[in-house]
Amino acid sequence: MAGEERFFQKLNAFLEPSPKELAFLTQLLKRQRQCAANETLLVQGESHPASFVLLDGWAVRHKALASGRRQILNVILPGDFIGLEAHVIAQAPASATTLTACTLAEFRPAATIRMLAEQPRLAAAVLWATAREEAFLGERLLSLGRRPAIDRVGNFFVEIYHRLRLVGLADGGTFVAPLNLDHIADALGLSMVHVSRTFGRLRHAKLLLRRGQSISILDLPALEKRTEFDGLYLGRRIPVGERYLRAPFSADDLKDPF
Amino acid sequence: MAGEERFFQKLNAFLEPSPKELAFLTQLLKRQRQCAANETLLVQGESHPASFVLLDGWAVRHKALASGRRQILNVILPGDFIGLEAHVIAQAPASATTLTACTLAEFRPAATIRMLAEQPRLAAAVLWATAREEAFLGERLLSLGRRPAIDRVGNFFVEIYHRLRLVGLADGGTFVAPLNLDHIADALGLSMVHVSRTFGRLRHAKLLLRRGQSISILDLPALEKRTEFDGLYLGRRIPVGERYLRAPFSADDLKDPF
DNA sequence: CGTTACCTTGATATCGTTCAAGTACCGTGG
DNA sequence: CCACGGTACTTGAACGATATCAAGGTAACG
Repeated sequence: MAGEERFFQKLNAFLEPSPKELAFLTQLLKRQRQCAANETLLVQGESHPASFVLLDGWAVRHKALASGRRQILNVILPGDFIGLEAHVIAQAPASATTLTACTLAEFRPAATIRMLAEQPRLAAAVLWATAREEAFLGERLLSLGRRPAIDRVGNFFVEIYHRLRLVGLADGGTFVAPLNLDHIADALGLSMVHVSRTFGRLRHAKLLLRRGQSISILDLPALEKRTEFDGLYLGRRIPVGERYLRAPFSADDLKDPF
Repeated sequence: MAGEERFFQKLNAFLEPSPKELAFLTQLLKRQRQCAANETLLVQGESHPASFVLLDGWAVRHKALASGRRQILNVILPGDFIGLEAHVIAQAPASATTLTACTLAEFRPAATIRMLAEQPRLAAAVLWATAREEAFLGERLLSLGRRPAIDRVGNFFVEIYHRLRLVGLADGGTFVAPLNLDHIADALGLSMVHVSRTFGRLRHAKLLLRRGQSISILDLPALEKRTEFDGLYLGRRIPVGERYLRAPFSADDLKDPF
């Protein structure tokens, strides 16, 4: 139950569902399933039979090379979709694996098709979620290409902090991140050893502290400034209580939209 | 005209438009505009008033840091959307700039809203295009994080080659890429100097040859294998003449989709 | 024919990797 | 209660891939 709230909480930053939409989404979340840590949900290149909403727990999407080297593309947090592209792409472009025990809602690609056909505002919401994810990837790409290790690590955890806060899982700068150094290294294109040293430097600079799985952002403004964190894509600019999309689509928009 | 063909050629890998859909898309492409090389279409963080279809020419999406360092997120080729997320996101997550003189079709965000409301199969096509782009970003992320310079460059041009081929702009392994070393460096997270040396090594290995803006892939199979290129997301697995989506949505899919 | 954009090459510097050894902690079985 | 082994992390030393700095080359263009 708590997991579903997370999903709606995130969605709510974009749109307030109508009763009909709510009913549809409730159906979408009906088939729930628990799974353990380190379970494989999707394998890169293999068929892509289902999509998920992550309701509780952490997961990652990742790609591997034949050499065994691995890149984590993004972290999946409660409220996020996993493999939403199933209905338009036959093979999964990346693998997905749980990091912790998770609660997942599973639905067939046909559900997405039906949503497109019958729930245009939810289709817009899906596009929003997708655009958000693409913005994460773009920001990460900037990190890997052009930021030094210390900024990569800093920016990464600032992003996660804000994402967790949006779904009520972090506040006051401290949160639990079930990532070990290997995960962080694979997410940031670094070696585990160097990530370890980098945490040392962040601690020394009184910016960020990691103790086990507990991350404390010691100086959020300084860290955001240093790493040029731009939370634009997080919807932070939308005033509380307002949403980007209003119900229903306005007649003006539809008259001569081109 | 030729430019529009490119758009339909790409779309056709996913779906064959019905007459009604064709009419809608024709409307979408109606407001065309020429623009010069090095023109700015979108600025990261600023408002996002329009979306485009690139009909002719090359462009890039990129993000910059205060230090002046820059990351090119992806290359935009004829047939691709630019800033399709305008209707769901207020600020552009990245800048977009033309590399050559371009022909663009421009449309307002409301057109996307209308498409979602009235053309569900086109909405699916948009999701497909978006998923494809996300797959590009994921592959690039893998490159920047875990591939050595020579594989980054190789994989990059193999991807571009296949994308150009899909819209009829490359064949036989040779094509024109209006990218200078700085662009390539910024796309791959390398320095210009190192990219230059890397082309030397690729030439020496008889894999790839760059002469001015002309790129010749000398040994495509070898390069694909070496760089572990997986064209899954390019739709190559879809048999010619077949498409992923059939018209219309099947009744079976809609009956009990969850 | 000088200027500019683009590229190449060499020398040196640096950030991050790899290898290797060691520590801390935790759960398990004796 | 302790020995044991495993996982996760840390630290040092050497190495390597790529960056930076600097100089020079070529071709296009006014």
